[in-house]
Amino acid sequence: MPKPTRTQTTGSGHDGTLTPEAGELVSALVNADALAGLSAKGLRTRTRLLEGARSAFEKKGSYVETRISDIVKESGVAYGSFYTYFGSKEALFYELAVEVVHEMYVEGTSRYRGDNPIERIDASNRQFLDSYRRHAAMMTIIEQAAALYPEFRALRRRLRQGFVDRIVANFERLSKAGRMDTSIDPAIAAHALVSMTDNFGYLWFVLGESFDDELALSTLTQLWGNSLGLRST
Amino acid sequence: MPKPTRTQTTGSGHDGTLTPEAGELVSALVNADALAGLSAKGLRTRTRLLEGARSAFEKKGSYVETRISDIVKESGVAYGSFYTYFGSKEALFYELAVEVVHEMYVEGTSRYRGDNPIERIDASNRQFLDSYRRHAAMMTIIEQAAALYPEFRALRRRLRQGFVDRIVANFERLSKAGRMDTSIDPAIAAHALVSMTDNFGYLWFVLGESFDDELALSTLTQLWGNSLGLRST
Amino acid sequence: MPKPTRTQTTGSGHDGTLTPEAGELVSALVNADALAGLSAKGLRTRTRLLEGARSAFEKKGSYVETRISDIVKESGVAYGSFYTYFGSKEALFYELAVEVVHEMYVEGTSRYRGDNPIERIDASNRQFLDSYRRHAAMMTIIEQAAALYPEFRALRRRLRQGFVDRIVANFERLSKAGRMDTSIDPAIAAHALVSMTDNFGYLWFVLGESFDDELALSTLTQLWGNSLGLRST
Amino acid sequence: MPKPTRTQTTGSGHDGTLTPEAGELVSALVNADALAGLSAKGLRTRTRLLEGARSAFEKKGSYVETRISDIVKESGVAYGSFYTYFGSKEALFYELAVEVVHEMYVEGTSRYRGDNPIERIDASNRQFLDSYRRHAAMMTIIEQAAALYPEFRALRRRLRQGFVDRIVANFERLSKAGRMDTSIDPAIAAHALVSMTDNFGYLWFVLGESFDDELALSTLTQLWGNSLGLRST
DNA sequence: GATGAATGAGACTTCATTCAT
DNA sequence: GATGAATGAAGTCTCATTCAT
Repeated sequence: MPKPTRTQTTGSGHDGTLTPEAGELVSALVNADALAGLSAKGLRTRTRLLEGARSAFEKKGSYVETRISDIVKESGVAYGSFYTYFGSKEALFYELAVEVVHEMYVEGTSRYRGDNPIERIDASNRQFLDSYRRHAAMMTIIEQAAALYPEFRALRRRLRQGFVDRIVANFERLSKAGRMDTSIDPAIAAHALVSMTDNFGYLWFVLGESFDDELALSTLTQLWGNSLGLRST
Repeated sequence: MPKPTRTQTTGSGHDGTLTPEAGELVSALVNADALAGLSAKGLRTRTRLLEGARSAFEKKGSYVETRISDIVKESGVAYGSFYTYFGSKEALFYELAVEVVHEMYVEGTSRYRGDNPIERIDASNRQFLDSYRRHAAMMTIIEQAAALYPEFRALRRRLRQGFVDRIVANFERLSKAGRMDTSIDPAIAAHALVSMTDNFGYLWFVLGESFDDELALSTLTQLWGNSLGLRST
Repeated sequence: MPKPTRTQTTGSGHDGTLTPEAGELVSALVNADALAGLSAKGLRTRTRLLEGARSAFEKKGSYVETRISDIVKESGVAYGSFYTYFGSKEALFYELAVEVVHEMYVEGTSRYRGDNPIERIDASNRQFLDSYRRHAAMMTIIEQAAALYPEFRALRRRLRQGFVDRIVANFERLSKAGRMDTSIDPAIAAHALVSMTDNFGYLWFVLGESFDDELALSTLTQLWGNSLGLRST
Repeated sequence: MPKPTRTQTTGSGHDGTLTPEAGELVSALVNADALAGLSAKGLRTRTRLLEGARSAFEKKGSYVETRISDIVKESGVAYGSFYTYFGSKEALFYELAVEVVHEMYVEGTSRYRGDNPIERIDASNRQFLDSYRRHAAMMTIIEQAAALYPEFRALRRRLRQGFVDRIVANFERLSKAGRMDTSIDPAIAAHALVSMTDNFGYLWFVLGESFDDELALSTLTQLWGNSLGLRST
């Protein structure tokens, strides 16, 4: 019965262009209210709890098996202090998950600024999977929480949607320009290809299937490119 | 700390052809030992427990929140009888999960017998996603268990591997015959495309994203076909 | 937040005469349902818990300060067994309180069968206060619970009402017969005099004010008799 | 384990006459020491805490469920400041209870100055019950505290004793003058009749039994008068 | 083999009290 | 003297597992 007690405001102010302020959507999910009216000391303790929690979750490798006692031990604060800042493990984790996925979102957004769509995809995938690798421990936990609780499932969908929207916009632009297979539905293709990359990351870094780095990345780029019938020119 | 107490023998005796006896791989995972020496009455109770568990899991919609008490209530057997047949919730669920994934494996295996690879893929995807839809409730639970426990993660990987192996074999054959893009690594492509279809099913039927049936299916087929550069001839 | 989880059926089948089956009203409050479908073993454990609780409450002398751990220790059962039979401390205590007040009700009902109203009152008061003295420890706890929680307040009122109703009926009969001061309102007088006797018992046996037995009893009888202007003939 | 940390001196300096300085007894219970050496600012904070506590107790309607956090919130002072002025919730409440009962004591003392004992009783009862009605919320809490803790039980007895003593003195005077039934023990009668009035107030204003104002009051006066065999002349 | 009561470890949460600023 | 964050002891309740019948 997870009840993240802190409310979140749904962010929707994103422009759909190819170069959005990357964090826009996600940052809207971070709860500024929770931090308002907190003394410097309070803020420090709160931060220690978040950091301690992250470390505790990663050590245990399991959302359900990480106890609040593990978190406070790792944070070096008293048991009671946990409840000064968070109503429950879920509430804290929600914030942590938003933070991590926010980082991945930002890091997984291509910094490529050229006109070659294949290079853009290649850059994005590399960044995204590199980020996945670095956040593998937390992603394991996030997948757990998402599998377990509707609230986290919703969060995950909302964050995924941010990615997908940008990609759809891109596909539509390419389609209109005749630079990709116009018979392909941009929305479904975007969802499917995000599924592919996302789940490949899960397979690779969470389930532990081993791949040759370079081969895996270049193959993914090929698959994206081919599947869309991309034309550089 | 889940400890499936029944041992499993790793199944790998599969022939790599395109038309294996579908259940072969999976059936090797089913613990025949557990059933040996069971009276007819005992077997019946055991079966009732498995069926009751399935129904209990689906009702609760959550692996962790389904209690053993829910399972025995749903099964109509005594609390204590549970431990006569299963060492723990994990042990029972393991068996159930194998059973369900086995069904999906069988159902997701193309019955197409022609020579057109695109039609083969189309048929497989349709069958797989149709099966996913029907098993959505259990798949939700299986994803939970997989997210939570290494044992189930391993199971999931092993089952997935069965799919992938067949697909790799197929890709290699097509590649040798020059009927697909030879520059694509068959193993990675197989993994990636299975990730795509699998995760798309999760998105669609577990996360609840809505798609137009026909459009989704045909787009997936297109993406597979394009990405591999399939040539019908 | 007391939530007696066992439901009680309100008893109302009492005939208002002067010689009712004394326990009728109260016994209707005892929850027969809770005992239905209990094995002999279960019933024994349940009884041990009730007895252990009674003893624990009396030892601690305080409702709030008696912990569930005290109760199970005193009962000689495991902690978890408490929750097999009672949803909370409140639920158990509710039953216990009904039981005790039932005993007091039965014991406080005059067995006097003559026609002299003063002797009847005298007999009732003696029995009631004697019963109060013997149940002083539990009455202390019951007063606590009544002071603390609306549920117990309601219970106390309902039980008190049983007394009052019988007395009112008696007063009305005496009034019609011209054997008491007809200018006195029977209902208010009954309430007031029950208040007097009840609270005198509290003062005497709970607060610990000391009185000479015989003098106290005879004075109370005098006060009742005088106040109502009773005439023996 | 309530431990009112402030010491109290037992007040008993009352003269036994019929017109004592009403507050004398009670005022002796107020801890003057606690106020000594308090700055004007400190005194103000202390007062705010007492007022806030009163309001918090009345809002919650329960002694145990009113937290110190509720009190300081209601008072508008900092959490820590509570302990600058009071050693515990019990200590503060003790003072508050003394104050309230003092008010009721003063208000419940007849201002009647004539010679008619029935009119005197009538006036007293009216004033007392009127006062009870107005203080019902706090009386609920005081009864709770009294039921729970020996310290408050003792306080309650001491305050009650003040009433009773005056009434006993009065009864003795009337008895000597042959204006009431001389066979009645004045002390026990005083206790019993105070019990009646006190508990009737509890029944009426705390338990919520409803009575017609005028009928209730006049009946009580009748019961007092009759029971004592009062003669106006 | 079936039954369901008994067990108790362990998780969560509250809140009076302390203490550094 | 005021502030409010920090503390941790103590209590409640759950539920997987055991065991006597």
